[in-house]
Amino acid sequence: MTAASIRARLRAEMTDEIKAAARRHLATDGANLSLRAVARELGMASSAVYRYFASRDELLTALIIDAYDALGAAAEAAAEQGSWLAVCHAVRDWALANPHEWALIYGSPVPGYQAPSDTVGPAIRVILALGRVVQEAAAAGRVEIGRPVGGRLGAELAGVAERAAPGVPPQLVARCMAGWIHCCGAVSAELFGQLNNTIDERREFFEFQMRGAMSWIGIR
Amino acid sequence: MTAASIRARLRAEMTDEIKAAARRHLATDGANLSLRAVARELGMASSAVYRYFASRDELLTALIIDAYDALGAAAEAAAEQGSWLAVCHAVRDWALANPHEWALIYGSPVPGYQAPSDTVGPAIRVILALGRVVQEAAAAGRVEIGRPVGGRLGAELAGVAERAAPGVPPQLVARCMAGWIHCCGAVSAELFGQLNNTIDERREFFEFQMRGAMSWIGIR
DNA sequence: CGCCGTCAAGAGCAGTGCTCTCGGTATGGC
DNA sequence: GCCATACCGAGAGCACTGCTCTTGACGGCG
Repeated sequence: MTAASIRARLRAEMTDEIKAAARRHLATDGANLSLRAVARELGMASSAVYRYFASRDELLTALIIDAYDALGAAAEAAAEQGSWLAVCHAVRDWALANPHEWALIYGSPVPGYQAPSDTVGPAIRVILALGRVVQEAAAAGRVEIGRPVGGRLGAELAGVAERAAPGVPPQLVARCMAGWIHCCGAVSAELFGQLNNTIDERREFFEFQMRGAMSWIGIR
Repeated sequence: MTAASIRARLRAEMTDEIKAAARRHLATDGANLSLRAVARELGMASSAVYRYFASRDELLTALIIDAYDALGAAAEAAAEQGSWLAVCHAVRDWALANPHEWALIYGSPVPGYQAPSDTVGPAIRVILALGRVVQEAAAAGRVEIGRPVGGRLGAELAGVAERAAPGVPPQLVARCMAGWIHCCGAVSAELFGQLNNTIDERREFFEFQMRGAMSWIGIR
């Protein structure tokens, strides 16, 4: 172990500690994260944090990437079961356990913040996991393929299908994306208070919706 | 016209002017609205704004209520056509025209902000409009009623149906709510950048999704 | 006319993101 | 082993924020 690597390790540890403190603050204060408060909690000057993150936005970006990765990992683990519904529930469970991080990645984007390209990789893990589940189901003959989509949208979907899941009919890709969007919407609706004073049986209602999405997609 | 009413009118005009300026700032700077910047634009001291809104949150609440009302009005106007799809498109069109206000009401809630009860009235106008459309369609025999929902969710849905749309089967109410949630999710996904680099034919894809929701709900 | 409610303005407080500078420490090349 | 160098932490400082308090002025009403 060379000296340089010691330094690098210390730096990585400090970076992780800052992120952990930031996550804690995120859980209590919400999205308007105060860099100074994080520094205070760690007992260091606010300016020292800038040695590790060039700006508050960069810290947020790191948290966003971590959140995407954590959600993606949870979804991929659930996808092992080969069940669309299991993935949806895994997503919802993760969101309920980490509501502020869900808001960070699927809520309104912070103004002026432009997602760097580093985020797209972790961001698509969930939809890819869902896609694999459906692909397997389709290979096993458990999916009913719907009518093709025409027009320019159809052509565009064909391109998307070719890039993301070669061999899968574009209309199935489209329905998967729609199902995933419905899943996101259902989780956000529950988390952001749209169901307050209306639905208490949150989990059942979520499953009801996702079963509906499945039936429309054509998963048997 | 008594003096008191002159005062009241001036006050109302000033309030409207502040809200208009705030909306302008919202459109450019996003959700982190600066009360001082609004005051600067109006050429008055920041403290003067507090004569009209007790706090920044109160100003935001006023904007939220206005946004709900504007969206609700757009939805209700579209509902006159009796078409579920038209209402969805009206919602999306409004959101595209007022993206920051959409984010304000359907994005991540600002931390520490508790929606006052004044907001629930305007908030439910859209879903009520959708409900009326489906109710009319059902009365005309254009809706296929699905299987009933059992369990505690079924009982809860029965209560919701009784309060919001007496006579409508609970499972239809549930599917309407799910469709509305899917609509919100689709609009948010488009607005918040989830479709970037994937789908360019936004309108077609949105309609594809909403037609899917309709078919699952059972609207013919 | 005088009173009082309403309004706007300014100063001020605590907090924020971020920059710059300054000292101290440890790293890596000689 | 020595020293330049890179790195790191702390502090001061700037411009900004939300919000409060005080002060002064205007104008309708008794």
